[in-house]
Amino acid sequence: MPEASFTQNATGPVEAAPAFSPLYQQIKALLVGSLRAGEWQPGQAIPSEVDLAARYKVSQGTVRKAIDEMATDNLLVRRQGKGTFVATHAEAGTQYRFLRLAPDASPMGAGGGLQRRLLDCRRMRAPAEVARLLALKAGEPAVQVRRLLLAPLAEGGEPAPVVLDDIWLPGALFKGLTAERLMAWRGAMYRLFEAEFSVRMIRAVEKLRAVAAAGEDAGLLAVPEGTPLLSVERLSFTYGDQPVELRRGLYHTQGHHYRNELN
Amino acid sequence: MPEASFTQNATGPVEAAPAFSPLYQQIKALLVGSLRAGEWQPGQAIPSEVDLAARYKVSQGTVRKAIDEMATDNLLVRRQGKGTFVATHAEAGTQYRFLRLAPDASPMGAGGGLQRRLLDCRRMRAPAEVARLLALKAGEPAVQVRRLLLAPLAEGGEPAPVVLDDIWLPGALFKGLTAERLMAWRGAMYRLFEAEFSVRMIRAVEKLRAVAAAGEDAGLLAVPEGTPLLSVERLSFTYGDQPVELRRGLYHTQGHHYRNELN
DNA sequence: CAGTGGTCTAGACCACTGG
DNA sequence: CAGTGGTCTAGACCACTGC
Repeated sequence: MPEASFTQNATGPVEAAPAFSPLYQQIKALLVGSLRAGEWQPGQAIPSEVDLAARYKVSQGTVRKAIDEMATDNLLVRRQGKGTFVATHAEAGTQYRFLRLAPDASPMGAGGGLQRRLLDCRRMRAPAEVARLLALKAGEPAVQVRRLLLAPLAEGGEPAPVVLDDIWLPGALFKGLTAERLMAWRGAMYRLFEAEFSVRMIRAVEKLRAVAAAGEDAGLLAVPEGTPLLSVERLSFTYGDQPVELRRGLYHTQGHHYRNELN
Repeated sequence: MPEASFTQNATGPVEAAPAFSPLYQQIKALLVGSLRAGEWQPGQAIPSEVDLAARYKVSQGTVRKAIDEMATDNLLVRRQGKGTFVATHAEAGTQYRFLRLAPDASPMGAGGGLQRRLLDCRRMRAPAEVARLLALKAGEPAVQVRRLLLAPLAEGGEPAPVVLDDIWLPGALFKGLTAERLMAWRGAMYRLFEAEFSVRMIRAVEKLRAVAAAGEDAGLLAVPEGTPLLSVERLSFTYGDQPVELRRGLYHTQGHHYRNELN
């Protein structure tokens, strides 16, 4: 029998839509709250199912169902015999979870083996469009990062530019982010964000278009003006559907492609 | 206590990798087999959980877990109070599940409101590359369909071409598929496939690239040669990971975009 | 009202990890 | 070995549908 302190659903005829929510959803909300509050850090283990069941005064099966959903949401990772861990962008499998670029002739590997080259990193007031998408007030500070991803060439030549990224971040969340900090970091950018700024990317939405290379962008990607490029506009969210990154990538898709799975 | 006829896992030290598979996975495999054999048709209800539990001599909870997985795989659809139904491409929500095209300024709606215009439908021997991807033997028959998708213009003008599709199907599976049949059909193409040819698309993999409009394609899409287009190469699978459709779409992404969600 | 899926519990046992 | 997540069962009750 569930104790009090949870929403009881037999609250009588008060509202037309009682908004019934099962126990395990309430537990899930509590767990997400703990993640959001930083109670358990990325990579660390959360308490065992038995412990959580005791803490919330519910059965283990109910905790289990809550954790199951959070695992399919990629918030948690279950490891049999070891425990349940807060998901992170640090592990091999999930390191480039949001980068769908793959070499054309490849054994299906994701785009891990690319070099990075930082072009720019500066703070400024967010332009209107950026501010709108990131839910910032007009004129609030933002950080802009520009960088290249390059594919190493087999035959000793120059690395070939493949991706030109233009990234916008809320200045308030990324206080100490500088070019030096970015240059020094070995590893995926999202790993830096969660390790140094406690900002964890949970999900994202992308809009893809084909565009023609123009001006400076063409030069940076070392292609003639007019070359067709894949434009990928990504808006990333953290806990609570809060937008925390706007990224516009230009992909040179000769030799690489954007891979998507439909279910 | 589970009866015999299921794989018992305490089979003794025979193999190094005993390939342990839980009961509910075995039930799931049986259910998928029934779907594959056409025992229950798309849109129809499958037996209730209680009935299935009795049939397979397992508990309802075990059946439930098998069905849960099939529901997240989009093979089945659960409806509380009514039953569990074989998924279909007929319903409003899942009708254009694989078409990620969306109008730029829109309330997030999928690309439903497009007109179709059939360009071509003919049978021929599958070209080498098509045969390879569809797992056909060299020279086996195939059906090629070409068509346009057009967005109706607000101001009474001509509908604007948005997508040029080039579709290849195994001839053996689509025996009676003709231009007349396609012209007469009102509704999504995948609905025709499952209704008339018992071929249900389960999942697909897409490769996206930016390309330049050339020759005939540019004319059909009513764009100048060299216009950047989004090339979408899709390989679709039915039960048992059998490839059954190869589709190459050219998307004109001015006014529309390809929308993707990353988790 | 009966029949369906959905939630919750309690307990037993299995598979895996690490000390 | 103890501790973790994973499976399976049996039963009670709830929410929703349609007759």
